Amino acid sequence: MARYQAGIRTEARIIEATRELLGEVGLDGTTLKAICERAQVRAGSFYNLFESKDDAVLRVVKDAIRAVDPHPRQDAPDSLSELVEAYISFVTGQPEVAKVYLKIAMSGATNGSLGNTVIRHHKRRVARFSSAIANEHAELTAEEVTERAEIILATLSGLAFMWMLEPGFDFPGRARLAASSSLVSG
Amino acid sequence: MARYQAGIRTEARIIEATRELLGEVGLDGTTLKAICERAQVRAGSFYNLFESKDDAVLRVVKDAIRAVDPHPRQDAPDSLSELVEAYISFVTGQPEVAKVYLKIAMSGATNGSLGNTVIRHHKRRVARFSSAIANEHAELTAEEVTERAEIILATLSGLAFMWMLEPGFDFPGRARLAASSSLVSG
DNA sequence: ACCGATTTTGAGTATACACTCTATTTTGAG
DNA sequence: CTCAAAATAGAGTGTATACTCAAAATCGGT
Repeated sequence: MARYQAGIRTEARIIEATRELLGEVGLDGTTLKAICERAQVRAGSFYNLFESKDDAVLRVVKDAIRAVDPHPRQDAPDSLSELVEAYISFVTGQPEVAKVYLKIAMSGATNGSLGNTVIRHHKRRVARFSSAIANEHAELTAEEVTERAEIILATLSGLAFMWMLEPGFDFPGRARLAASSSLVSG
Repeated sequence: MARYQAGIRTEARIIEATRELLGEVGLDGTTLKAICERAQVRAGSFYNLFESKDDAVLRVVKDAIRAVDPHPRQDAPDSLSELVEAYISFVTGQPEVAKVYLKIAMSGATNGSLGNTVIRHHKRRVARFSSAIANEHAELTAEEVTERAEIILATLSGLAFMWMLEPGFDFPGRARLAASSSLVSG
C-alpha cells in the first residue's frame, strides 16, 4: 500500500489506466503490459502497489458498480422512474465506466470473484427496483412485483448492450419508452 | 478437408467438443488443448482438418445462429408471438447452443469476424421482428415499429442472460409476460 | 544531512497459448 | 494387393501472459 506521495500518484495513474483500457478494449485487452505502458510504470512498481492484475480491475469495477445506482434519498423511498433515469444517465453520462460494467457483467459473469461481485450487485438492484414498484403499485403481489423488476432490468441491460454494439443507437429514448410501457400495463 | 471416413468422424468429434466447451466454459475456456483433449485428438490432427481454432468456433457459432430463428413459413408472414415462442423454445430446448450464442454475442461481439457475424445476425432479427409487428399494427409508423422490435429483442436477450446466470430463473414465463405487455401498450 | 522505509527498475521466471513440422500409420480406390 | 493420398501423433516453435526478485534510486520524518 502506498505511503509516500510518489506511490499514491502512481497508484492513481494505474487505476486510471486500467479504467480507460477496460472501456476501450475490454477485459481481455486490459493486459498487465498495456496497463503499465499507459500508466508509465514498470511491472515491478505495479506489484509493489497491487496484489495482482485482478486487484486493479476489481477496484475499477467496484467503483463502476457504485456509480450505477443513485444514492437513496432519506426522506422518501425510490421511485421507479428515478431509478430508470439514474440508469440512463449513468450509461450516457459515463459511457466508459458503463462499458466497463457491461463488459464485465457479460464476459466475466461466470468466472471468479469479478463475476460474483456483478451477480451480487444485480440481485441488490432487483430488490431495489422491486421495492420501488411495490410502493407505486400496491395492487400487485410480491411475485408480480419481482417479475416486473426483472423484466425492466433485463430490458435496460439489453438496450445498453445494443448501445454498446452500435454507438448511434438511441439508448435513452428506447429505455424510457420501455420503462413507461412496462408501467402502464399494470 | 476430410475425405476419408476416419477424417469425417474426427471432424465431427472436434465440432461436438467445441460446441460443448463453448456452452460450458465460454469462449475463453475453449482452448485448443481443451478441444483436443475432449475430442481425443492430437494438435496435428486438428490442424489437418481445420484451418485455425477460430475456424472450428465459427462453424459452431454459425450453426447456433441458424438455430435461433425459425424457418419462415411460405404461406403467411411471421407473427410476433411465433417469433417470441421460437426464441423461447430455442433457449430452453437447446440450452447449450443458446449459451454458445449468448456467450459469443456478449463476450466476443466487439472483436473479429465472430463479432461481425453476431452483429449482422442481430440486424436481420430486428428486421424480421419489425415486419411482424408492422403486419399486426398497421397504425404504427416505421419508426415506432423499429422501436418496439428493438425493445422486445433487448428484453429477450436480457432475460436469456439472466437465465444463464441463474439456472432456476423462469425465463419462459418472464419472456411471455414481457412480450405480451409490450404488445398491449400499442 | 541522515537513514530506514518506500518506490522504482528491468531483467528474469514460469506457464499457457495457437500453431507447425516431420515421421509414421491408416485408408480405400484401382 | 498396391500404393498414393489422407490421417495421426507428438515433439517443438514462437509469442504473450501474469508475476518475481534483487539491486538501485528516492522519499521524508528526525
